Amino acid sequence: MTLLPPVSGVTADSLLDGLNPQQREAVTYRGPALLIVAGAGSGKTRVLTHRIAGLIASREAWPSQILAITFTNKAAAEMRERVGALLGGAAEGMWISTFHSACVRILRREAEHLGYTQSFTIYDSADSKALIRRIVKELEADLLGFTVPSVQGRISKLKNELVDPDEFSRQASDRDPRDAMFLDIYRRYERELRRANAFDFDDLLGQTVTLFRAFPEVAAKYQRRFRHVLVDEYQDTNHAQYALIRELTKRVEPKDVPLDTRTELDAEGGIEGASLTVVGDSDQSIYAFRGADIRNITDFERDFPGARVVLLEQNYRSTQNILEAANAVIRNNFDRVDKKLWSADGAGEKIVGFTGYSGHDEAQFVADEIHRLHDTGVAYGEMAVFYRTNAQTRALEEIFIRSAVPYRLIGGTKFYERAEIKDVVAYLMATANPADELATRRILNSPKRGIGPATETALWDFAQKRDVPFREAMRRVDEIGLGPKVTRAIVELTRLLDETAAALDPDRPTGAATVGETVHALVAGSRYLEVLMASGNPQDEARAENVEEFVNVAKEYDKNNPDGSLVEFLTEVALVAAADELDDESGSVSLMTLHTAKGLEYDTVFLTGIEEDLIPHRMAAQEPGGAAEERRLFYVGITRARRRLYLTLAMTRAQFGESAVAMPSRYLDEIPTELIDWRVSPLDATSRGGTQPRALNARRGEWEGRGGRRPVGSEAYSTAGGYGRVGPGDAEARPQGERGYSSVRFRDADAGRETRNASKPKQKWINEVTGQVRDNSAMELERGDRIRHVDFGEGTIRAVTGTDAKRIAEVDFDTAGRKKLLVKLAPIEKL
DNA sequence: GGCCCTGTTCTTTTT
DNA sequence: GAACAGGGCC
Repeated sequence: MTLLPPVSGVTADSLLDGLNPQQREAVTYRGPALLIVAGAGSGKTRVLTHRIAGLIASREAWPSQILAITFTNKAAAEMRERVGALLGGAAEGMWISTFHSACVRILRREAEHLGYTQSFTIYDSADSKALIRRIVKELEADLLGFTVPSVQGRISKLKNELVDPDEFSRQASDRDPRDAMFLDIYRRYERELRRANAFDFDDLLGQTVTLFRAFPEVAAKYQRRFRHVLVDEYQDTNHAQYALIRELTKRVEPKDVPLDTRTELDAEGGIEGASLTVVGDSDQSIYAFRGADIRNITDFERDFPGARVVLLEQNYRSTQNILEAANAVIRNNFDRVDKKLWSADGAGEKIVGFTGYSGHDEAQFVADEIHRLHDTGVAYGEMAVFYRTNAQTRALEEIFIRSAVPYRLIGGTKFYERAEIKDVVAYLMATANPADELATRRILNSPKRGIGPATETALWDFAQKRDVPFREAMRRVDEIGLGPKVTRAIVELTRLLDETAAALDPDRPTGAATVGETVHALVAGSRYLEVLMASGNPQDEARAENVEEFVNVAKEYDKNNPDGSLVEFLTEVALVAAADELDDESGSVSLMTLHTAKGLEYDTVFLTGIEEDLIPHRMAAQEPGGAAEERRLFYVGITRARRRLYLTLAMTRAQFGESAVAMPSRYLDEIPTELIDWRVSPLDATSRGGTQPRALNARRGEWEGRGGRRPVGSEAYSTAGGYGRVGPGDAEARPQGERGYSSVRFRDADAGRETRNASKPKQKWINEVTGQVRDNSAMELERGDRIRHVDFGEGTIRAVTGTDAKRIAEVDFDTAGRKKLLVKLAPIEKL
């Protein structure tokens, strides 16, 4: 244990400056268990960091006795930094990490107890899916109706509940052939993981619990070390995580106390359990679908008798209008402890509502507002766009690119999920962990070496017959009697992997190869990059770029972690979360799902796609408790906004390439009318008795009272066939938006007349914005030029900025208002 | 063994 | 409208 560095100037008192009474209580309370019920924006990170800093500043704890668990790596990094800032750099030795990272750290040290080596690999969900696919195929389980995702989901659920195959067989009916089959799959899956010296995501938690339960003396090591355990986002913990916390905070029995311990002993010679602090908000529990159990937080006081509960209700983030909307929505969830967020900051601006004709129309509105706000001084990085499903990004991205909105997608199809990256990672896994058969099989034929399924099966059969690992079968390929070409290919691959692995030996004369060198050796040695670059296919070129990017990531890792190892690098790669990609200084608008948004905050938030079947999502609405969870998700979205909140939706939404009618979300009804300033309300867009929720119907009078809202294009629109339920009545109620949003779409592009091709097939509408791929790079434009845009009609160039592919034209359209366009891609022509 | 075509299914959210 | 699996063909 290191000596505490001087804690200059920090006193327990100074850490309380600027905190409200509840926050102070949460920082200073000392006892075995503390639950901090922290409403959105109530300063819980501040409380947690001050609590940790206080423990250290007052010398109640060494940094190494602190274990703080957060939801994402980014949150962990932020907390570490903030504690460090409070203490002047004394955060060394603390464990601040995610559940998964903490478990990996423990498992690496203790792997032998579980029959693993410390270089085990971690299977992400794609990896375990691949493994399950193989098993389902081998057992022909699909004949019994098993699908890969269903099996994967079920196994994950069982693991989260700490139910292993043996336990499952006790619960299962022995008559049901489906249960028997599933048990077979589960058993085989577990066996394969073990053989591969690999853990899946759920194992990281579950196996750590198993380890602690099976080896109390091992558990005691950690129980003694961590005197203060703090858990953030406690409402989203699952059973395995709960069990882990319980294990970590258990009293150490006298028999497990080592003789040389310096920890204080209790009366019987044991060591009392660590003190536990959990922070959470049951209104923000949004991960039940992956096993999070809200009872962990609601039953906390029962689980930990004598626990103190502190409520943080004052919100320091949002305006009162935003909070009122949030409160009004969440109030509809029954069986919750009533909690009301309040702010001392004043009402603020109204929430802005907008209904577009289509998802593209909605996206255009968002893009225009982003530009408008940016012009008034709001930084792009202070704005975020949220959506329920990743599929919604398509329309947003298309419009954002065309409108020259600088944006960043958070999550979605992640870099590390790309096939080419997974391939390179598989090379690394096979190098670091030769037992990893799945990784080895993955790279067997990529790049193509003429090793097909037949050869793979031959290798596998050989391995089975001789009872040797797959990799050994590869080394002995000449004994199998395959064709000379195939044999040579396998010999070469095996040599590459073995030689690269040998270079990792630290006792090598030149020292162990770095991660960057290892990646380079594999990518070059396998000719993976070379083959991609030579293919001439533009998609392959993009893949090659990704691989090069990955090589750079590895080099960067070397620079930042001089003592890092390949195994540690792989761990980091496996455990990156969507939110970790966030870069505060990127200067772009962030796009992400509502789930990813948890724990973040922005000056301006756009909540898009606020429609039935999207939020609440069609799939979720069926599940027990699903509707309530969806409402919490919506609540989380609202409470991310500091000053400005937009709620947007569309009348029609593209799904499966088809356009479908969308209805306003029921949650919109739950927000008091006076809080929302509808630029275009759903009522304007869709009224025709009976199809929309009643409350929106009831608001109708308000709109009818206003003048100047005659619809444009109603005639043409009304004759349009094939639009599902969007019929004449809908069009009649459709106004011309005050600023011309959406209505432009109903006009003829050149004249603004109401003749827009009503009789054309609906494809025409959908493709209008998305369809054209063009390149206007050569178009010369300057101030004063007149142009015509497919959607916005004619306009005058106001300014042109940027160069080449990033040239942006600011245009005053005659009817559609001012817009920014990316010249290269905009559907425009010069007049 | 590899390529290309077709049909199918899919979309809820993620460590 | 894409990604993927399966089948047919070279």
